[in-house]
Parts: sequence; structure tokens; C-alpha cells
Amino acid sequence: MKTVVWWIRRDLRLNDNTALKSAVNTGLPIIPLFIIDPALKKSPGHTRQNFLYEGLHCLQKDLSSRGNALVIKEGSPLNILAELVANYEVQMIFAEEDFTPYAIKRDDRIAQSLPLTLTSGLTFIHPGQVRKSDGNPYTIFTPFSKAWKSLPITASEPWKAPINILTNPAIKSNPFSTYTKSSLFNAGEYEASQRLFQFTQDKIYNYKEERDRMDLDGTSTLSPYLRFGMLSINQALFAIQKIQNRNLSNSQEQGVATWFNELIWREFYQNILYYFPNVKKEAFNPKYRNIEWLNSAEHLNAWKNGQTGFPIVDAAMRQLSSTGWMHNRSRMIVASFLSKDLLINWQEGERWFMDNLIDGDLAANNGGWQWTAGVGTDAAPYFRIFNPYLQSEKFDPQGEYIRKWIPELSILPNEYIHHPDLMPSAEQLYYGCKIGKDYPAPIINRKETRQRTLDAYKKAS
DNA sequence: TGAAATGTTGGGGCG
DNA sequence: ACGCCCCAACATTTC
Repeated sequence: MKTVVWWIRRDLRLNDNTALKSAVNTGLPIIPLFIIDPALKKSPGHTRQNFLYEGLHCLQKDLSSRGNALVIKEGSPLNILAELVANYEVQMIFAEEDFTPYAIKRDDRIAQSLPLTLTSGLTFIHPGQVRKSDGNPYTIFTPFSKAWKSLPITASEPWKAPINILTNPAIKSNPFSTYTKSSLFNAGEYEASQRLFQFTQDKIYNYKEERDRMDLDGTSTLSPYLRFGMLSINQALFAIQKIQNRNLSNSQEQGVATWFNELIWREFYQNILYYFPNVKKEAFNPKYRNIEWLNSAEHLNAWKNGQTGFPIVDAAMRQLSSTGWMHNRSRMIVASFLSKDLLINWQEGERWFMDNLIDGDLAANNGGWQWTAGVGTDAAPYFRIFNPYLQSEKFDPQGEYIRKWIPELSILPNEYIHHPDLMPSAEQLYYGCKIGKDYPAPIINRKETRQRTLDAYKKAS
């Protein structure tokens, strides 16, 4: 029996799936396949791996309700696919194109000997399509986003997977259910579509104002779903287009435009990784490849464990450890603190984020870290140093975020919540929070570190 | 998608 | 009424 393979990688959905659609269009029976690749298994942290496995479980359920089966195999993709091709009459392998250096290399090798066809879907516009007039890729966000927006491409009505997907009955799958559920994110495309619907009904209209507030629930919380393709970028952009057709107030429009812009940032960093795969290993900007980092192991541990003595930093780091997710504003604050205040190589932070984030994505995470560390695609940003106290007062005004994640500070009044080390000793006694004992004293003096960092960056450039 | 330092302006108090 | 000072508020420059 002639058959085709739908090779699932980071597109764990049935609807609006370009690879599945291509497979369905052949009219041949399909083998829906996910390969657990040992080469990738060692890198993801537990949170992300659990989310992936729960997503596979969901996909398996979604498929079996259509009378089909998801085949899950473990091993080298090349070997597994070659074996399938040898044992079944596989006419074609369809997969959604991925742009990490590992994925590109893997797919190139497989395509040399097997009938692999890659489809577009991870980014809305393929990296090759967004270039300057001289043919070079964009390296600055604003011109990139202008070019991106000017392309005459609009999101299309998401493709609905057929009620019955014809699968190849000759190959059986084992049920897959070994995972720990995330406390915050249910996996699966149903959950993703629900969240997208809720967000675009309501929160998106206040997104511009509330997305930065760490004490509010103002962000989309869609990143894990976009990361694993439980939601496609086309589905997200189509949802935006639909609400843009309504009569929106000025401020509502701004909320929508701000989220739209965030999605273009995602495209931008996928592009950067595609054209400059070396960013995985080094700073995008050659001037900042030789910064003399201090790399204090003690400071790095304090940062990881949320014990720096800076409440907003510690709250954020504990949120990450507890939930596998961190608010976007918090990510910038802790990243600035690690690279600019502690003068620790941003790559240490990048790795810790990848080990812990449920939505950890090489392109976005790397881009974000390089941006904050000031070594990336921005023009002259080395002096962009966040002041954790100001950030805290601005974006967690009542200290609710801090109180939520740092129980030992939860009793403090607003007056001291951002800056507990300024608390007089009588108050420390009164609130049962002795600085240096119940909660750490600040591990660095910001007045000194600011200058230290400016010097180190200046020297490197 | 930063913050601090420095510069400018303009209104009110006051001799 | 006038000029001077003070200072808050805002704008610009600098790192």
C-alpha cells in the first residue's frame, strides 16, 4: 500500500497544519509520526519536555477520536525514516520547515536520501522572502517590520483538518502518557484556540498598557503554544485581522497593534537565526564578543535561586523555577540584572532560561538575551541598564507580584516592598524580616556595577 | 521595550 | 511694577 508520512516536529496541531494538509492532498493513507530525537532530548528542560509530551498525548487523543493513530518512535530521525521508507511504500515525507541550525542540518541530510518535502508555517513569511533591496537580510527590527508589513500577504482562513484522516493501518502506535502536567498550561490545540479566543475578545484591547504589569494577567500567555505549534502564526494573525474589521476605539487599536508587533518580533528573531546561525554561539555584534565578564559563580547561583536581595529579580526567578514561565517584563529585568549588574556572560542566562522555560525557543530566547545584554542587533544599546527598583515601582506598583513569589517579604508594607534593605532595624524586627537573615541583603551595589559595566563594554568595543 | 545628568522654562514669592 | 531667586515640570543630552 502506497503511503505518505506526516512528520510532526514543532507543529503539534491538526488544523491549519501545512504539512498535514499536503499529506492529505495526496489522497494516500498517512502515517502521522513524531520522533523523539535523543540529540534534542538532552537539551530541553523538564518543564518543556513535559509540555511536549502532554502535547503529544493530546494529539494522539485528537487523532484517535478521528479513528487514527499517532506513531511515536525514539531514535535518530534519519534511521527511523529510512526504515519506514524501506518497509512501507512511502511516497513522500511532509514536515513543517524549522530554522534552527540543528533542524536545517538534519533536514538537509535526510533530503539527500529520502523524499522529504518541507512546508512553510513556522513563520508567517518565510525568511527568504524578507530582504533588503540589495538582497541582504534585515538586521534591525524597525525596517524589518516595515518591509514585513508592506508585503501583500494576509492571513488566510485556517485550514480545517478533515473529520476523517485516512491513516495507514499497517503501523501501530503505543499509547503515550508519561508526563507531569504543567500547573499553568494545559497542552493541546484546543486549549490554544480557547486562549487565543479569550485573549482577542478582551485582554488584547488593554494589551499596550497592561502587558508590562507583572502584577496583572495582561499578556497573551500563548508563547508555549506558538513554541510547539499547538497554535500557528497564521491562526494568530487571522484572529487579529478579524477584530481589526470591527469598529475599534483608538486605544483598542493600539492594543491590537502592539500585540501584532510582538508577533513580528518573533518573526524577526527567526529570521536572524536563519541568516546568522552563529548567534547561537556568539554575540551578533562582533564588537561585544570579547567582554571581560566577571562570571562569579556565587552571584550566578544567587540569581538562579532568587536570592539576590533585589525583590523584583528574586520574585521573577522564583516564578520561573516554580512554574516554568516568567512574565515578559520580568525576563528583561532579570536579564539586564545578570548581564549588566552582575557582569555575568549573557549566555549563562540564556542557558538557564532554556533549561527552565516551558516556551523556550532558541531564536526568541537568544534574540531576547542579546537584546538585553546589548550585544545583538540593536544599534547602540550597551548603556541600556535597567534599574530594578524603578522597574519594580513602575510595573508592580503595589508589590503584589513580589509578595506572591517571595513569602518572606509578603508582610511588608508598600513603603518597603521594593527596597527592603532600606528598612530600619526596628521595622525589620517588627515585620519579622531581618535583612541578611530572613531575606538576603543586596549582593551588589548598583552604583558601582553601573560604571563597571560601562567600562567593560567600552573596553570590549 | 533605560536611566541619570544636565538644560530650559515659567510661575509665584518676595524685596 | 519690576527684577531676582527658587524650584517644579518638562525637555534634551549623555552614558
